[in-house]
Order: sequence, then C-alpha cells, then structure tokens
Amino acid sequence: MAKQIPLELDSFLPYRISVLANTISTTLAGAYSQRFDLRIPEWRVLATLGGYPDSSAREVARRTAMDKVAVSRAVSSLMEKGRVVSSIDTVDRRRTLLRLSPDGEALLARIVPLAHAYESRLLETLTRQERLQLETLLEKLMRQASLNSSEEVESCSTRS
Amino acid sequence: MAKQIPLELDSFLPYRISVLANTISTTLAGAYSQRFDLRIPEWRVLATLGGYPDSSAREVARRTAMDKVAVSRAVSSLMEKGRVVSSIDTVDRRRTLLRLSPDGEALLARIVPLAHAYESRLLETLTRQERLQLETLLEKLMRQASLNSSEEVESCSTRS
DNA sequence: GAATTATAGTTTCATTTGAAACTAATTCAA
DNA sequence: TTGAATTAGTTTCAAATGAAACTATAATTC
Repeated sequence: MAKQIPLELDSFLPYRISVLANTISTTLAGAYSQRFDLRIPEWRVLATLGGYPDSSAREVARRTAMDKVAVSRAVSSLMEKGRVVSSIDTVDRRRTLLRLSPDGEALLARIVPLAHAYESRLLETLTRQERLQLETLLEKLMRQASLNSSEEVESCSTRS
Repeated sequence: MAKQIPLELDSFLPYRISVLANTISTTLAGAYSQRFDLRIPEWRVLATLGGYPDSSAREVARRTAMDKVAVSRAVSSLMEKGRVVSSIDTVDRRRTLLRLSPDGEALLARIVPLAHAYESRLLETLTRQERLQLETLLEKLMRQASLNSSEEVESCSTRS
C-alpha cells in the first residue's frame, strides 16, 4: 500500500463544516446575545414558539433537535424573564403548554429581521443557481450524516 | 408593512448548518472517541501534528481555529497519554515544539482511514459536479460568515 | 542595560453542557 | 382496580468550555 494520505485538516469536510457552523453561530449570537440577553438555546425556543404556540417542551425539543434538558433550561430562563408563559395541559397533566408572552412576541419581532439580514448576508454572494444547489447539498449531506453510521464507519475501516 | 415572516427555523440557513455540523461531529466522534480515548480537540491536534511536526501550540491553534486554551489542554492530555512529545525551542524558549510520538503516529494511522471513510460516506451520494459545487459553496459561505459582520447585521436591522 | 511592552503558554474560576437519576402523571395489562 | 411500564419534565453531578489573570521569556524603547 502506498504512503497513507496524511489527512489535511483544511480540506477535510467534517472539519470544514464544523468551522463554518461555529463561525456562523458565534457571529450571529454576537449580534443579539448580550444585547437582548438571549442565549442560543433560548433563541431557538423563542423562534419555535413564535411559529408553534402552545407546544410542549417535548415538541420544542423535537423541532429544534435540542435535547430536553437544554429545552428545560432555556424555558426556565425565558419564563423568569417573562418572555414565555406556560399552562398545564388539562388533558395530560404531565405536559406544559408553552407560548410567548407579549414581551416574548415583541422580542422575537425585533430579532427576526436581524436573523433574516444575516442569512441574506450569507447568501448574497451566491447566484440563484448556487442557492438551489446549496439546498440540494444540505439535504443530501444531512441525510447521509444522520444515517447513524458509526457501525458502517467502523466496518469500512476495519475491513481493509 | 406586511405581516412579518415568522422565521421557520427548519429553513433558516444558520440553523440548518449548525444541526448538520453537530450531527457530523457527534457521529464521527462516536466512531473513535471512547474507542481510542480521544476527544475532538485532541483529534484535531493529533491530525495537525501529523501533517506539521514540530509546530508550536500557537501554530496548531491557528491551523485548527481552536483557541489556545483548548490546544493547551488537548496537548497536556495527549502528552500524558504518551501520544505527543515536546521540546523547547532553543531559539525562543517560550515556544514548545510539539510532535507525535511513535504511539501518536500509530494512533493517527489507525484513525485516518476511519476519517476518510466517513468523509466518503458523506460524499457518496453526490455527483462529481455536486462535489465541485460544494467546494465553491463552502468557500463562499466561509468568506461571508467570517466577514465579522456583527455591526453590519445590526445596522441592517435598525435601519428599517 | 533597565524599564516597558508584547508574546507563548498555563492556570483558575465561573458558566455551559450532557448523562443519569429522579418526580410526577399516564397508560397498559392482568 | 392495582401494579408495572411509559412518558413529560426537572434536578443533580461531573465533564467541557471560555474569559481573564497569571508566569515566563523575548523584543522594544529610552
């Protein structure tokens, strides 16, 4: 076998996507985190409840791909700040139904334009065609990435 | 002004990229993390030193986009496990030159195929053309993302 | 060459995160 | 029913992370 490819980190796809995602999250969070006293998990919950009022914590977790502990903490924090209100589901009293308070609505209304502006910034150098390609690629990569492939990855390697 | 777009998280680019990156990191780390007792930061340092022996911690940090504290900790851990050895730069005695030990080399040699296999898995559903597109898109997005745009994002929003 | 400033790297401390244990309510099964 | 198993959500504890202070060496300036 020839000399092993030494894995150039700069061109390693998982690494590149990770750096890109980190840069995006950090930049975006920087634009509202301290300014509105809103952490990323809170922002995700806020945005979700904006679109789906009266979701339970579990539903929010599923929609955002956050785990339930993270949701629980974000919700507590949002409630302390008066941005979210809750009510107990009368049908299933384990469930807590969550919705934005007027303050929460107002905050979301201020941040959504920021978020859209940043997204536009990211996309502004792409042609219409490239945006469509990006769509396709993200879907394909996401599908492959989540194929829960640890066994396959292992078998791939140990096979040789 | 018309009713505000309520920001569908599922189609919000920063969010999608973040979920994708998380999924990839988690899956990949799952394939070697416990198995080789190697955390993601250690893996990055290991891979970097494989390609660039006798780098200083600072150089590793720059190459990996990690911060120096993370590098410092990863290096300590790798040295404890005998995977990295260090020597003091005789020219500048603040600097520590790092390189893989034979054990470190051997470990890297075992993991590189895993990493390449996983990368191939990610890419396998893409056509040749799509892979080229991905290249272009990652570069463009990375450039836009890192334009350090917090001020611009803010001005975009407050302008209206 | 002494004092100041800058740089490499580590340590400390406070915050964040995740996993597992836990509480409370519900469903299922006999 | 009532006892076992599930499910929603929280708490706890340990590990990971980041910012700022710190140590040691080097470079700069007077």
